[in-house]
Amino acid sequence: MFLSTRVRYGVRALIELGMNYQKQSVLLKDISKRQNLSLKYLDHIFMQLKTKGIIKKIKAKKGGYLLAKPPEKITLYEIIEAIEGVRRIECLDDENICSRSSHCGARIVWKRLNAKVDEVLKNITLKDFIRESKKFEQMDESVVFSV
Amino acid sequence: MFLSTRVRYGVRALIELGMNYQKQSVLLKDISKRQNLSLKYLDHIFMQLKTKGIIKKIKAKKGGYLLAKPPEKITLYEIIEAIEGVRRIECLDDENICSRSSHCGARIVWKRLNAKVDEVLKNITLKDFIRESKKFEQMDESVVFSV
DNA sequence: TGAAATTCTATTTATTTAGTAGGATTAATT
DNA sequence: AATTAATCCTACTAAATAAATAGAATTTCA
Repeated sequence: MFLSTRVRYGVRALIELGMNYQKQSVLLKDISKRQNLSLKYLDHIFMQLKTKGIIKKIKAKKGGYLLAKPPEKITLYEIIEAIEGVRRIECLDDENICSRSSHCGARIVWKRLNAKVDEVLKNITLKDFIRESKKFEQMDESVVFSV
Repeated sequence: MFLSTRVRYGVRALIELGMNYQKQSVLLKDISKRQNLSLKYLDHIFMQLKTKGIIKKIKAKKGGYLLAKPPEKITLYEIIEAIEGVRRIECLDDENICSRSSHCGARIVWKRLNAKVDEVLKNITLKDFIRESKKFEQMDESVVFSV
């Protein structure tokens, strides 16, 4: 499994929104600083996430972004779909693309593979990312207090 | 899940070898004709498969290739590894690549995702491809006889 | 020894991904 | 109402990867 940097940056940014879910909106500028990512690049990514209804914007001074729905309802599948599109083996979506489709054993297996991977991606949500991130936050705190 | 054309061509060619397993070696030229794939491109792909011990060659007139082991022992994971290399998110293999690694919640989830996808790929073998391909062969035969 | 196969290295072309630039638009704040 | 700090949008460039081609070297059966 390989994920584009776009998806990985997107997830890292979404984690920040998720950490503030139902608290306040987050500025792209701040995410860009904290995560050390190009503001312009994040800008692109967020445009796509917004179009797909994963985040909402507040466009004005002191604006920013927030999640459009609870973290547990945002799947990794959805995030990937929004950012890189579901890039499938062509013949799966359109069997006319290859003349062998109607009698291709490989295609059957590709379909099965695809379904399994999709399932894995749909079973991971932003909540999982947030849960793991919070563990590290807690560890950092405990270090501070134990010194 | 997206697979490069290299992997897909490779699998299609391996199916042909698998169909002839323990019968005779298959010429790249013939595969190239039957599957309508560039001989030179297949050449590249087969070189990699050979290096990784998936196929064996007979280099001479009337030579060709054959599987180095039974189809059920050749996993899709292995084929992908041979042809495109395991292209993982960089920080999984080398945590020094990113300063956030030691306290990155996302990385934990990437690891989990990776393990799951690898498992799926390791549970699909060349035998699965051959089984599905043979079904179509049988269908074709039954059509011939029923006409 | 000739012919038919694989082997190997280099090169080219196309596609995708990553990243940058700059101005337009929006609306809260002053 | 003007200012300002944010998102929005389009276009472009550069780098990396994937796809494909070319041509000659090597091997060994017949």
